[in-house]
Amino acid sequence: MPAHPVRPGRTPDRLKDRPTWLISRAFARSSALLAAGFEADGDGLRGYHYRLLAALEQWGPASQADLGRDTGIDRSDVTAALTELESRGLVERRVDPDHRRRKIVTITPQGGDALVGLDAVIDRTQAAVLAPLTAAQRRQFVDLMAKLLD
Amino acid sequence: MPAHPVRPGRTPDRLKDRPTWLISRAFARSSALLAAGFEADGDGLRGYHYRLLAALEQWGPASQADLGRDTGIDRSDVTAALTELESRGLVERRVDPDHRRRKIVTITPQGGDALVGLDAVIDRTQAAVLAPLTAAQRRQFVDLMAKLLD
DNA sequence: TGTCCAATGTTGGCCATTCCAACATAGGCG
DNA sequence: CGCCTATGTTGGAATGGCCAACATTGGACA
Repeated sequence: MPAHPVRPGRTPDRLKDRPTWLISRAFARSSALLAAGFEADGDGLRGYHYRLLAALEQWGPASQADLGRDTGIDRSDVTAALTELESRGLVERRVDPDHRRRKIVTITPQGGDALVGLDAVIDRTQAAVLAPLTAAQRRQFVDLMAKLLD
Repeated sequence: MPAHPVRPGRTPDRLKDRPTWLISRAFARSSALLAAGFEADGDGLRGYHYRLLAALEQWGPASQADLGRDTGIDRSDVTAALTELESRGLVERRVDPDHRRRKIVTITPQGGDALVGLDAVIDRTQAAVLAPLTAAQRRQFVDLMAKLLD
């Protein structure tokens, strides 16, 4: 899904150097590239699924509430995304025997494979997004963005 | 955003340094701050309205299609936003006598006033977005983002 | 011990941003 | 003249983010 075309050199002065504008354009491009990648090779999965699988792979089984806190996804959206992941056999949910109101989510081997597959999609997208920058500029960019989000 | 509770230091490694992730977080924060600013002082107007008014103020009357290209807004969304602006008396639309399928949009004096008012909202938002950065880093940031969008 | 409070998962909804499909109409260009 | 493109419009979709309400469960603590 290509970002909506902007006529080169015709961005209003009021917008063109403003961080909020630059960020929104960067996001438009980045998410368009990401969507194209997921569409081509994502097997119907989206950002929420990737986030959840990444958290599970890194830290192991977790409750849904903890997953939400770790990934910045609302509890209700966690539920929906996990249902989709579960129906694909990428995660398993079972009630915590010690706290029966809680469900422990585990990533399956297939879930691990899917995650690796998505990594490739994601990595290709990073390369496309950063294409205009040199290696040094890329490092600077990541560094500044991290600071911005402190 | 996640203005939603995110456990600090618990972002999965697969996400935390990826440009697409950083960009989406930055966009979330930026647009949340922008929305808050518009809510407080924007008189019901939003980003699209500001972009359109800015383009009109700078280059004078234009067709809706040209406005879309200049501001990165889809034609259909231009139509909707202009309808709102028109109902507030901030722009005028009339059929181009030379090309009757086209509508020429003109900003009104009230539209100019509204634009100046929104400038203040926007400026405050830039400051909030860039708050974590030093002056030198802010220049670097704008510079890198501009390169990224080449 | 019993009562109240907080956390959990779920359902169902809302909003904003962006983009797309389809359409009628109007002009340009051959 | 006929074709093709541009234009404005309507309506819808995907994605991400958020919130309220609910039943259930367990912990805290009086």
